[in-house]
Amino acid sequence: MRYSAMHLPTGREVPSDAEVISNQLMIRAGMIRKLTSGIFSYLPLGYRVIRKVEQIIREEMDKAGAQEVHLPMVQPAELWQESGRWTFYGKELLRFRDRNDRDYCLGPTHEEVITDLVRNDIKTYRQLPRNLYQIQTKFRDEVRPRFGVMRCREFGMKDAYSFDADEAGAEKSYERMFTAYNNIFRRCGLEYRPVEADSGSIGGSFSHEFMVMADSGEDAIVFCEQCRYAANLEKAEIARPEKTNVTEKDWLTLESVETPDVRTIEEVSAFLNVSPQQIVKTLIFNADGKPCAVLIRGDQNVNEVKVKNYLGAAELEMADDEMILKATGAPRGFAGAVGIKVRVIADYSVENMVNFVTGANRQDYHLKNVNIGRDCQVESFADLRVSEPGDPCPRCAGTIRFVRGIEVGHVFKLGTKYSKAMKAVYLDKDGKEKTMIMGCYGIGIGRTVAACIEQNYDENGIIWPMPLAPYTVIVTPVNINEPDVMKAAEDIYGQLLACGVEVILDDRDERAGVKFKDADLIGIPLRVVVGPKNLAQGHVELKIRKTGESRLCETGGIVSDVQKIMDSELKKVCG
RNA sequence: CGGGGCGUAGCGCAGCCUGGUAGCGCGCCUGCUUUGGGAGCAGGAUGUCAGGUGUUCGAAUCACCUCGCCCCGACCA
Repeated sequence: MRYSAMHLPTGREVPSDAEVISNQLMIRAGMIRKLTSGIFSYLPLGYRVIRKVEQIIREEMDKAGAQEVHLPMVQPAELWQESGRWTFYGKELLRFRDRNDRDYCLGPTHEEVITDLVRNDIKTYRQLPRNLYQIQTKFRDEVRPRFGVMRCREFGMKDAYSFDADEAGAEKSYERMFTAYNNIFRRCGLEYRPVEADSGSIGGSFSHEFMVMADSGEDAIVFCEQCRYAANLEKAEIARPEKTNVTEKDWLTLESVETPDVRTIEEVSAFLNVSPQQIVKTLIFNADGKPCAVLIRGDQNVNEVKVKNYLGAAELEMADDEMILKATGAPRGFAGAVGIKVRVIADYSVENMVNFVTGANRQDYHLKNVNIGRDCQVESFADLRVSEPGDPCPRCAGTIRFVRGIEVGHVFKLGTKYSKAMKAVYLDKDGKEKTMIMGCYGIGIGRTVAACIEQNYDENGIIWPMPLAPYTVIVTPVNINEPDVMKAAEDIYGQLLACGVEVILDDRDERAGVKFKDADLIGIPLRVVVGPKNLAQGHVELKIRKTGESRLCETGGIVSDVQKIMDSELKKVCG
């Protein structure tokens, strides 16, 4: 493509509302424009990158045995009522009415539609398994769109749904998608990690998020320095600590102390001159309307997802003042396990604690030298806290560390949540009716592109990994008014085009500096500079965007030089 | 939903407090010079000052309302 004819409006200034680097660069590089909050247009350069990602996804999905479909974006309310999500989904679901006053929504995801499709056409085990996918625009009316295309309302997504006859088949489908996702993100040239994720109330332990490492990422990822263990913060397990040798002989006499208006761990710690590690924090939760006390060491935090899963609760929130008063007999800030009349569970962190401090369930009092077994009882000890850097790895002897990441993909074993609600059934060999087992697998397309930029940029702009680059090469004649220079540039451009290389000829009547700046900004991996001095010696310059390395090449051999570099780059991502 | 901020030329901003004919930089157009890292000089075009109502002789500026956008928090996959 000739630059002079391209719609490629680059900009020097950073738009005032662009916060993250990928958003700034995508706007400056002429890839996207914001239409309104959380809704973007893709310009030619941006859309080319989108299509690169989509193409890689298509190839790997097809290879994994999935088949592409295209489902409607506008969906009738009935389907959502059938799955129960019409009322459950909340305001993220954009609802509207047609001229006949019927309710519809814009699809934020397509479980209902696909389940409806499959239940109508699949009747027998002979038609299973099936894996159908689509690349579609989704709409989620996000509470707060931000970070450009990373968290927006209208966005492109690849979503796949698998249907299997039994658990073993569903697991195989899941494994296939897991492998496909690894192939996809590796081929995109991204530094990523699959991490174990919480599968929530749907059940089953099969859920992985694919995270691209980036400091600007919204999610905290926990990983082991030594083994391959990685999980998101919600899910991150903590190994049960070794039991220490403590006997009842070590127990001191229980003491009640007056602590007027001393409530928080910091206040208690300062007032009684004890470290937070010697205090047991007692949190009262409201689990499906019933109070439950959770004990944890004073310096640590409760992971509510773990508590929720442990209790098997549908809803879990911190108890309100009224429930706390009823459960403990004291206002907020003085709860403790001694004499409490509600269910008590404890994090592993308190298992080895002796002679600790805790609330007295009495306003303005705390207890010292409390010991579990003598002064209070605990239903059980469990892993209920938020992981911290330095924790032991739950899988090996290694140590846990944290990084930040951007979630670009999610594979999820759904089980029968939708197939049951919507009666997606088949007849097995014995003629018995059975419910299909589903999985769903998503990839955020725009988010993948943004994540790639977050990982590949410098002060001059984007640095595309070759597989996602909108163009591979830009040929830059330093001055188009010098006939020899321009002729040589045209010649190289023509040869590259003939070889099927995606190439831009920067034929604009601009100064060299302007062309270099634009080429760097839009991140084209290879630049061939044609200048009068080098040309006179039979040379052109080949510059590598990523390394900044620049070499002189024979004018006649430049095409094969370019192809060599392209081949070796390709080898890196396809092994 | 709670709190805060912003809205003036395509982009980035000043002007507003203290009311009096709309400004700067970049970009854009024309000409000359220049030509390997966002050139120089000269000339030029561009505005519903977000919208509405009010106060005033007079409103970008003051008051009230509406809309849009952004940030922090809560929420969600």
